[in-house]
Amino acid sequence: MTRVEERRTMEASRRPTRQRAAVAAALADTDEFRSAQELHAVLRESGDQVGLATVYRTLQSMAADGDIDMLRTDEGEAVYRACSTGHHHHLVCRVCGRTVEVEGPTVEAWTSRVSAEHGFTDVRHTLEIVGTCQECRR
Amino acid sequence: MTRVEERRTMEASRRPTRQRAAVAAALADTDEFRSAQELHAVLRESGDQVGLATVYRTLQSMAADGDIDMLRTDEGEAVYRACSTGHHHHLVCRVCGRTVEVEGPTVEAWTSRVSAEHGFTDVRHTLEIVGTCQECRR
DNA sequence: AACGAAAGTGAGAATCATTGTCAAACGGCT
DNA sequence: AGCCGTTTGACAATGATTCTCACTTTCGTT
Repeated sequence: MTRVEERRTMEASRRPTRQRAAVAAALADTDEFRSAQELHAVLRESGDQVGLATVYRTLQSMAADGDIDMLRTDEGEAVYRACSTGHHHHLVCRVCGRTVEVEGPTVEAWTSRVSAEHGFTDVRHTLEIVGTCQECRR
Repeated sequence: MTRVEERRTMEASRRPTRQRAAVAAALADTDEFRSAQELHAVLRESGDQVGLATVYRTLQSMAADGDIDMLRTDEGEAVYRACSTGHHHHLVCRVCGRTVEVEGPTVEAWTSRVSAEHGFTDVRHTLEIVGTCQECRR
């Protein structure tokens, strides 16, 4: 009999299902971060009937497997995105909410180096900068 | 009579109340990040009776005024900390959760520069790095 | 092709942090 | 002391996320 290799990543080999494919497809459809609720709505509209709980479970497992990126909005809602689209950071004004996108080769490099030093691989990061913009300072 | 300077930060001059003081004190009591729920519990134990809603409101306003730092845990819970204690970042293993604290003068410098370039002041940032540690990679 | 075990799914209930409501208490000022 | 806008607190209401559990589906095996 074929011995099944035990999984070492603790969370691997998911079964291919209609729902999982639908979620993956919906996610691949955009570069933006989407919440489970949004994706569920999108799927419903596009006709792919998928339960809300399933959307949550699927997104979680995909994120756990490193197949997609996940982060939290300011309101604490979890949002997901198909992996690594051009990466950048946000500079947000705490008063008016004005947002500026900034790129950070410096940061990218630093995180890579530090991660490597500690033996971490397959690294992903999130940097959020909040301040008061010129307009709101006066 | 002393003319009160009008507030310019849109959200300033809060009234000094027993509750506000209690929250501030509880927060000053530790260098760690605490959730509203935790602080509420701490206050209750220490005898300072403060309503849960009040704890939430107070923490929010203090964060809005830049008096304390606020960020979200992985679970999306908001946590607060008395401002700028030695600042550092976390390198987290996505599999086992192992965490390494790292300091980043590089990052600190970069964020300062970029912020200044865009006219932002009183800047605060959060950097989260997630990867797979050596142990969990095999 | 059929079978059994395990993984995946869905509808709805259950959690739980956070926010809204509104009358009562309080702080600053005259 | 008295006025008034601010703050508070008990409790209801939200809303995202998780749990339950019976029903399906997938897969490796006959």
